[in-house]
Amino acid sequence: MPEGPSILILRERLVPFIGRTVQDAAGRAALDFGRLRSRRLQDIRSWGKHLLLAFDGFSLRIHLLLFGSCLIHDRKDGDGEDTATPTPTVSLRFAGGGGIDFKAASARWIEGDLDAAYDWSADVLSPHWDPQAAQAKLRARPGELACDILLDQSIFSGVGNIIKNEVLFRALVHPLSHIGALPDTHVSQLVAQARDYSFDFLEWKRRNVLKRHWQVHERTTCPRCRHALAPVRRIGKRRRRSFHCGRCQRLYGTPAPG
DNA sequence: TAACATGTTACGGT
DNA sequence: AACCGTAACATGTT
Repeated sequence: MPEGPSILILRERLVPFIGRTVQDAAGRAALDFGRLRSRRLQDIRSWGKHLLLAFDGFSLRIHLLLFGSCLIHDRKDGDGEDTATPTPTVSLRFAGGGGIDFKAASARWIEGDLDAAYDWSADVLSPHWDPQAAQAKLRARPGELACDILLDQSIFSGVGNIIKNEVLFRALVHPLSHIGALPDTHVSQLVAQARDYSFDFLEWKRRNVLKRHWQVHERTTCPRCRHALAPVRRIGKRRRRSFHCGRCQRLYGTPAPG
């Protein structure tokens, strides 16, 4: 589930619940669930990997982290006799039937207006995405590595490890490149591809054909030069798996010692 | 089937 | 104080 496009798809599946009233809420999250009772779900939005259920004056922020999932019960489903399964992080039941269970998620309140809490221009899938602002943020952090900065949610909200690997390949930038050593053309390539690939991801995920379109992620051969990809390693300060071609993806700047 | 992964946060140590 | 590394969390897939 977890990268930005998957959250956008999840949001769409949940749209039918907008306007309905929460009858009961429970779960293992340390939240005052009573706050949700009898409240009307006013809107559902997303910001990158954050799913935002908006109520009057506050919102419930759901983050599926690495393993999270969402189970939707429609009106005709029984009230869920899932006795064997563990308690969801958040379980919502709506008046008139149906509900939503979030499992293995992070849940917290966002107080007040979501527009005050979130910078929508940082969301790569948002109509408010601002590539100029993203480029300026990159230029302000010349010491960062390309593989780390693409995962920075304050710059590329919604980008996860799969998107990171594919974007670096499309831009022909080695993951260990230093941002400060990248030519302008490549900085703008990274920014442009972060959005473009995210929309491709979205479309392929919708059609259930995402994996077959991966160029480097979980692959062993470079589709461009036909040589073997670099051995899979965890690199950068985030220690995430990197799939890249050592020949096609150019290294800018001196690699860190070690 | 055991191992691993599309992620973030909290914490202790320096 | 700011930064670093590691642990902790928990489910679905192969």
